[in-house]
Amino acid sequence: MITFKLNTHSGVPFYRQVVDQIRFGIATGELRSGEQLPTVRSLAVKLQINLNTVSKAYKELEIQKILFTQQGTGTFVSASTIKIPAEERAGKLAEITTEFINIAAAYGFSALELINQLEQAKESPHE
Amino acid sequence: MITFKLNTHSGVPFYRQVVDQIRFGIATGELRSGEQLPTVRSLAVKLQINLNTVSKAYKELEIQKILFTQQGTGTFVSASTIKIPAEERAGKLAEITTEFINIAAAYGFSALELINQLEQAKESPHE
DNA sequence: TCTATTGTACTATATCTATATGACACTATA
DNA sequence: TATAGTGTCATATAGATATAGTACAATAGA
Repeated sequence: MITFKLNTHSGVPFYRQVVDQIRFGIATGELRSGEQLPTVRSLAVKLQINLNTVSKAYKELEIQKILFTQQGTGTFVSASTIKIPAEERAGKLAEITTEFINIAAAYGFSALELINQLEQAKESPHE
Repeated sequence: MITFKLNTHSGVPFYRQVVDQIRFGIATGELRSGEQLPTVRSLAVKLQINLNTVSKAYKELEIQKILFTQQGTGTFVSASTIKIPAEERAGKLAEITTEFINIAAAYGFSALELINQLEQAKESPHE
């Protein structure tokens, strides 16, 4: 199971962030075929968003055959494999990194400081 | 002067992309204090968006003291940098870095990938 | 069967984003 | 002074996004 996380300042719609994270999760193997996703209600509570927003994300992925649902039971990862294009993956990485740099720059942090902090976090990953 | 470019598929509002690119440009030194930005009309034409959308981006940055305008003349990069109390600085760095790691993890990016991306952005800060 | 849990559907409302227009104020320059 | 170029402001319109609330349908399990 993946850990969902919303960026509330990026301007990217919540439902789209959920869609992307599920797609990336499947692509990286964190989400496996047949695995059940959080219920729309539980994920909505966890992310502090509306039930309908989660439902919209799940529905979009269901249309794409990436997820399937059994009403009354839950939503699951489909058997079909999905592949994230390398460009899309690189673009997403660049996008969130740029966001990070911008926020950091507003506080006067240099890229070098960010890298050092990341190195540190990498070695002792106890958030 | 930086080269503006909009991603029309990312879901990120146009005005926010403009804001980010200006802030990023200042952070990397591509935009210097006192430098004039494109006029709202010329940038609107170039990006094929509305004049008001550019104006909204500029106004937001002006509120943040990152830009200043002289009506009738143009919009310029301000000299002021945002200052954070020293005692909060280290904590803030850890905070935004953790947030960055968490969001990146939701997309399946490793710390190493983030560091590499940052190194890249540091060396070639153009786009 | 009964109950809880699941996803689904619908209406209503609010906010944000973006566009299209038009008008106005300020500045630099010919 | 006259004009062009600058930013600003206001109105109207449209669509996307998100929430709130309610109700319903299907499923699993006691």
